Amino acid sequence: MRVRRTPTVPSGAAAIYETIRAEIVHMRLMPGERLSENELGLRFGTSRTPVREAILRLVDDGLIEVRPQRGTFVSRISLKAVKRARFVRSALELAIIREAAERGLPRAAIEEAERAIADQQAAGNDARRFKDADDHFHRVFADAIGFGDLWSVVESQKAQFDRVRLLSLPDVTPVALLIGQHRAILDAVRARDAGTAERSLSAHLSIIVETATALLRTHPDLIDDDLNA
Amino acid sequence: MRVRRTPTVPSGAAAIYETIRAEIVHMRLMPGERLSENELGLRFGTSRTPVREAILRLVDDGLIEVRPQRGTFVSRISLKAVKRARFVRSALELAIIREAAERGLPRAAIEEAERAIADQQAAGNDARRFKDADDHFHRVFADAIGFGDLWSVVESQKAQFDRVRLLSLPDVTPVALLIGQHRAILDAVRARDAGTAERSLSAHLSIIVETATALLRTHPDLIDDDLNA
DNA sequence: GAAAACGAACTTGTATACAAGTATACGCCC
DNA sequence: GGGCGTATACTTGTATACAAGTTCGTTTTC
Repeated sequence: MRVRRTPTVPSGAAAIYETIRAEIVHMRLMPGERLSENELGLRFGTSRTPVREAILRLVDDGLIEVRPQRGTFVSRISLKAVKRARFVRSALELAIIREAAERGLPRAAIEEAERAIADQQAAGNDARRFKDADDHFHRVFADAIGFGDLWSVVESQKAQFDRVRLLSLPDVTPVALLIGQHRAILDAVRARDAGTAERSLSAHLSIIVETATALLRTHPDLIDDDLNA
Repeated sequence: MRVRRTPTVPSGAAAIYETIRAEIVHMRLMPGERLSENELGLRFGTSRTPVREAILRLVDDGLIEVRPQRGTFVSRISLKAVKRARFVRSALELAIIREAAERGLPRAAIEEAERAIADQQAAGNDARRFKDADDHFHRVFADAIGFGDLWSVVESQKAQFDRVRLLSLPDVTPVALLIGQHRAILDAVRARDAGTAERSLSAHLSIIVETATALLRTHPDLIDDDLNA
């Protein structure tokens, strides 16, 4: 367990970045919402400078938009970005799962994945806890196949539709189905069955697109329908 | 053809970023070389502020390392980073090629790929021109399958071993072999043969690892042998 | 002569000041 | 009352000033 040096109001550009990023991903800062470098500086007890550095990184992440001399805004959920992010994540995680199934995983990794599934079953209707456990499950494989820090790459894409997941859980997405798919993926990796593992994961990841387009009806103000733009 | 507003000494954070990035990737700034925010500011005719913003982005790209209060340095070529980047790029481009082969490509894209191969044949021993044509070939597929800007994702990974390619061309890497592989890939996509396309691309991308480890012997000062660290 | 300690000149990180541009609100004119 | 114009209060982008820390050279002392 990592200990934060400053429990409530962390300062320093890196800490500010993490804080704002988490607030966007967890929808405490809503898509389209306006931000102010000055206000954020006041809130974190710093000047604009470290706030600005954090914002610039979030722009690269596609989570914030800066319109010069006009304002800084939390990015709306872009269907185009979701589509691209899903393709990238899917390609990456399918390769990871195939590698895991072909080469096999250490026992510790298997057990960690089991724990993640158990956490998910225990999460019930706590959307955030469910999401954290879901992340944990996927992360186990990325970390275990020995190609270095692959999770950060997945994460950079994932941010684009984490918000979709939070909006949709548990109303739209059938929670039991997701858990069942995780179980199928893990069992296939255990059995060293790469083909089945890939098919299970593929089905698992394809849900997000349907979810996003479904949300377009319920939350049109939060979503940028830019697919045919 | 895009026209740069300022031909020789572009200013503004974004332009500075592009300039420094290109100089690192093209090995005009050597791995391990020390940089100074002040000097760069003088060179671009700006203050440290926009230089700093550019540097922060390059840190995210893994091309620059900043050691607080100690200095800013061009990252050495990390074998670990090369291994990870190759995995990511491979996963992504294989998915792209499969998609292209299964769904087919518009005629314009096919012709553009043909042109890229011709450029490569014409490049001869001009390593930089060869590399640009190589990039162009790969980019055609990323742009053509309709999942948005996938090339920028490939590019962010590619930067890690573009320097390896430049170091190795044409001494280590057999140029004719690379061109032949491009031809095989394009022919397979044309024939809508996803399996062959994938196998050809896979062979094409796997060369980089052997190349990097080979360079470890000839350029030990530029390469960080951190695989077993 | 050698070693240790001090100091000056760098480094990056942050705070503040200024410049250029935009939106809004208020007042004036019709 | 409605519309237009101006002024003011914002915004981000850049420049400069300050703070804290590291490195390296010099000087002093033994």
